[in-house]
Amino acid sequence: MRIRDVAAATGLSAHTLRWYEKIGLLRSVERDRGGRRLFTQDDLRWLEFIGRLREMDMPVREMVRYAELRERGEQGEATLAARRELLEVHRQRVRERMDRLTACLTHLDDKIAWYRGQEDDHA
Amino acid sequence: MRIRDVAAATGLSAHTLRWYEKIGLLRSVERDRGGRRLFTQDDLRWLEFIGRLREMDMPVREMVRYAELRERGEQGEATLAARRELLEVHRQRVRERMDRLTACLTHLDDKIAWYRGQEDDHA
DNA sequence: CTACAAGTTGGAGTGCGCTCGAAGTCAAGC
DNA sequence: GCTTGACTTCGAGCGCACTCCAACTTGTAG
Repeated sequence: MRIRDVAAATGLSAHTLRWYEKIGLLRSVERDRGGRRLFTQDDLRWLEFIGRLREMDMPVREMVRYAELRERGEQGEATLAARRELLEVHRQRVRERMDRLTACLTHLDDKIAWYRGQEDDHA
Repeated sequence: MRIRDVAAATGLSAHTLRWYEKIGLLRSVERDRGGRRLFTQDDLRWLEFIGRLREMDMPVREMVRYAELRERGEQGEATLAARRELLEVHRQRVRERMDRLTACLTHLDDKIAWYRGQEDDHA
């Protein structure tokens, strides 16, 4: 797949894909003889995975760290535990975030209900 | 209350509080004869309210919009519906966000479980 | 063969939400 | 009266995650 296909498939821009490679979030992508990037299905799966991490607000720095561990651990299980811990720490953060969001939503619902009451009074 | 008290009470920095006033997120705060800001309990309640909107990732621009409506509607109900709608639109966004987070968390849990399996295989 | 779209690089620019620094003012304690 | 420290204003700077630009090369279509 060429860069535009991956952009279409992931919703990321071609700019962003090149930038991801530059910062080490995407390991060196293969090229055709003209120097153009050729992405594999594996690259696409990885992009979907980090897309979810991003959706969960994992900082790019941390995703890069995960990517590095993955590279180093390619032919060994040396980094398995480290990678799992990285994910677990983030999972906990997301859960706390969701708890706070839930609490805020309750307040917001109350506020909206209050507004409805005000509007009814003046109806 | 002076600025440092409000900073301590809200967790915002004095810098941020001045900036909030500058951008219109906080209507002009009273001053003592030395020109120093004197915050009221109302100011504090407002800061807690917008703190929750921030926690829910409402853009500052939109909070400013809400603040403007509140100012204009001080002695009338002209802006009640507009303010409610603003909050409702945001509520919907937060709900969608939480749905996506929930879906991502499921994938993340699966991934973590996979890592545990790998580690057990090598134990 | 030419035109043109789509790719390449490196580096600069953007928008957001603060965050900080410089220079000056004010008031309470000694 | 003098020092100290919290305040004031204004504007610049920062970290993040892109986003865009300029200049150039490549490969396909007519």
